[in-house]
Amino acid sequence: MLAFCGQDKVLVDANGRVKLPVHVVEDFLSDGKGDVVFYCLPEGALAIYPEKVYAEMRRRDAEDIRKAGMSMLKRRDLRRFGAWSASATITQQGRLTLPVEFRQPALLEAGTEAIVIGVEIGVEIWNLKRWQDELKLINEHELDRGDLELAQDLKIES
Amino acid sequence: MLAFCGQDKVLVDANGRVKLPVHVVEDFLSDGKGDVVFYCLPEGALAIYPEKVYAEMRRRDAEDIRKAGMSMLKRRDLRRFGAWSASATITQQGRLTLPVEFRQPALLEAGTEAIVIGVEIGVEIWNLKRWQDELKLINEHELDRGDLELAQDLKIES
DNA sequence: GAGTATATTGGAACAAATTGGAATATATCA
DNA sequence: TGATATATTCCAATTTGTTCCAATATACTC
Repeated sequence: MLAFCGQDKVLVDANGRVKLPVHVVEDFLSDGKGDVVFYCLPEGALAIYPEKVYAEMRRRDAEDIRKAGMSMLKRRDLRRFGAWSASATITQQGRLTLPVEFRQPALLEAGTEAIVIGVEIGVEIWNLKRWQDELKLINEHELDRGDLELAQDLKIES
Repeated sequence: MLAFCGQDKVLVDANGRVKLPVHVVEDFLSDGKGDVVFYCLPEGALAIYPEKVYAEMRRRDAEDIRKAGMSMLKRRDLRRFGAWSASATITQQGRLTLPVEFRQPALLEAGTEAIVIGVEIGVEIWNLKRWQDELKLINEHELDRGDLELAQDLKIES
């Protein structure tokens, strides 16, 4: 069965909690014990990955630690991911409390309408309005690419 | 569980002490006995690493020692880290007294609002205002990178 | 060197926020 | 139409944060 897909509208409750769709909870539970990592994306949404997936994404070695002492760029990388990540566990009722510090940047304050988007390796929670804009951006970009492909198809005949 | 992450507002109390968030204290205790090293960063914040992490960051071999005699640059490197570091232990109540000599450079005088930033290998304490500037810088850079990626996706069709 | 004053530290008590669960309401399917 | 599953609301218990105070240690003065 296909994991981490679909779009499901949800509500951020008065305490900043979200009840995840059943199929999403199942996907997280099949890959661990429901331990997840939030990562607040620069595009203004909240990604949720299984812990294993995030660990792979951020794997580092001793060399990285040594670099952190010498390089400000390296420190900023650690800082960005550290600051915008947090771990949590899905409750038995399938709920997740959104980290307080991520609610404003992701436009996911208590009481707002949101949407859970499957992204194959995890899910993202978007403010509903912002999601519609993102969707438009993605579609327009794809159409541009389509035009480009057609144009190139006419050019490269040499 | 993900270590050293998140952003937590704290207050530097009248005696220059900071109460660390519970999850941060746990991270430090799981990696030793709460022995930490302060390192006052050139970007104007106070880094706190587990002793082990700092030891790895500053690991020296015989070659380094020999260089110290020959190179002024090398001596300056040693000098910088020596002068701007200090060790401490987290108290049973999860508090840390900030070294007096680092308070001014890090803008963390008694009574100021601060924020504890997880940086994956440890944490950093920032003056709240200064952190907001740093955050803006990091985010804007990321957004620029995103735009660049989209633009390149339309160009490099070859 | 003794006494006083100041600084520093640890602890306790109170207040606030968070969390989990239960109960009720709503929807869905047979 | 009834039974099951899902969604929402509300409340109580626990945890966490903050402030205040007391005790100890340090420094300074006489």
